Amino acid sequence: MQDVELSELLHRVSRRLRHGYVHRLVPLGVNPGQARALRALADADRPLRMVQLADELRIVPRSVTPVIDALEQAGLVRREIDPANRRSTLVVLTEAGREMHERSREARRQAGQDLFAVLSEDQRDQLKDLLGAIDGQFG
Amino acid sequence: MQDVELSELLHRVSRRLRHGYVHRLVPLGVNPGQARALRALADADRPLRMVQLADELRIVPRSVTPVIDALEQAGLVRREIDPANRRSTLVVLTEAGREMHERSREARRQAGQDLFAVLSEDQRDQLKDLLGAIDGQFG
DNA sequence: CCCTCAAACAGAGGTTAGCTCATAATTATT
DNA sequence: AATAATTATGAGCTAACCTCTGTTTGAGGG
Repeated sequence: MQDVELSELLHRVSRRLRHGYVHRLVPLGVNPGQARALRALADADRPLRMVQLADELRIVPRSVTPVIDALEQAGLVRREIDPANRRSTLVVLTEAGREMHERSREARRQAGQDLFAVLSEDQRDQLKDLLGAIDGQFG
Repeated sequence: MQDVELSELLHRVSRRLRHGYVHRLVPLGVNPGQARALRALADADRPLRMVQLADELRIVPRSVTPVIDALEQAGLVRREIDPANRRSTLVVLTEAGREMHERSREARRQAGQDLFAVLSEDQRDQLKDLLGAIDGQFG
C-alpha cells in the first residue's frame, strides 16, 4: 500500500460506490440521480417544490428539471401546480414511485454492503462520523 | 444531524472535494482528470504508455485519449512512438507539464486542507486508513 | 515464411451529472 | 401601478466516463 493521498482515496472509493450502485439500478430502469430524487421525496413524505428538491439534492434548480422529466415520463412522480403559489410546481410521488424507491433503496443498501464489507460495524460508524463531520462543517 | 446514510455522505463529501478542487484548477487551465493524468506521469517519473496510464487512472484506455489530447494541445505532454513496440504511444511529460503538475498538486493540497479542516491529524489518519482498507479490498 | 490472432490506439457516438445564462409567468414590494 | 424578486424551464455547455468498431502493428504456430 503505497502513499495515496486522502483526496485520491476519497475519489476512488466514491467512484467504486457509484459503480456498484449503477449496476444494481440498471435493471430497475433508473439512474442514481433519479433514485436520489425519489429518496428525497420519500424522505420528505410530502410533495416538494422543484426548488426544495434542488435544495435537498444540493444541486441548482435547473438541474432538477430533467431528473423530474424522466421520473414523470416513467410514471414515478407527477407534477402539480402548487395551489398556494402558481409559479411553483409540486412534485408528487406516485404509488409506482414509492415502490421504485423501495427497490432502489435496497439496491443502494446492497451496493453499500458490498463496498463496506471489509469494515467492521465499529469502523463503519467511525467512517460515518468522520464523513458526517466534514459534511456538517458547511450547511 | 439527521440520519444520513454512509453512501450518501460519501457522495456528498466527494462531490464537495471535487468542487473545491475544480475551483482552484480553473485558473491553471486544467481539469481534475487532466491533473490526475499529470500526476500519474509525474509519480511514475518516466514516460508511460496509454494503457499503463489507463491502468493507473483506473479507466479504460479509450478514455485516456481525450485527456492526453488536451494535455498535448496545451504542451504539457508529448506523444512519442514507443521504439520498442510501434503500436504503443509513450506519453512524455514536458517541462511545462512538470510545472503544471506542481501547481495542480498545490491546488489539490489546498482543496483537501479546506475540506478536511474540521478533522484533527489523527482523524485524518483514521479516515485514510478506513478508505484505504475499502480501496485495497479489490485491486 | 506466412497466416492468424492479439494488442494498442483512436473514430464515432452515447450517458450521467452537473453548470450558466436568458426568458416567461407569477407574486411581492414600494 | 411600477418595479423587483421568485420559480421553473429553454438552450446550450463541460467533465468524465462508457461501448463498439476499425486500423496498425507485433507475436506465435505450423
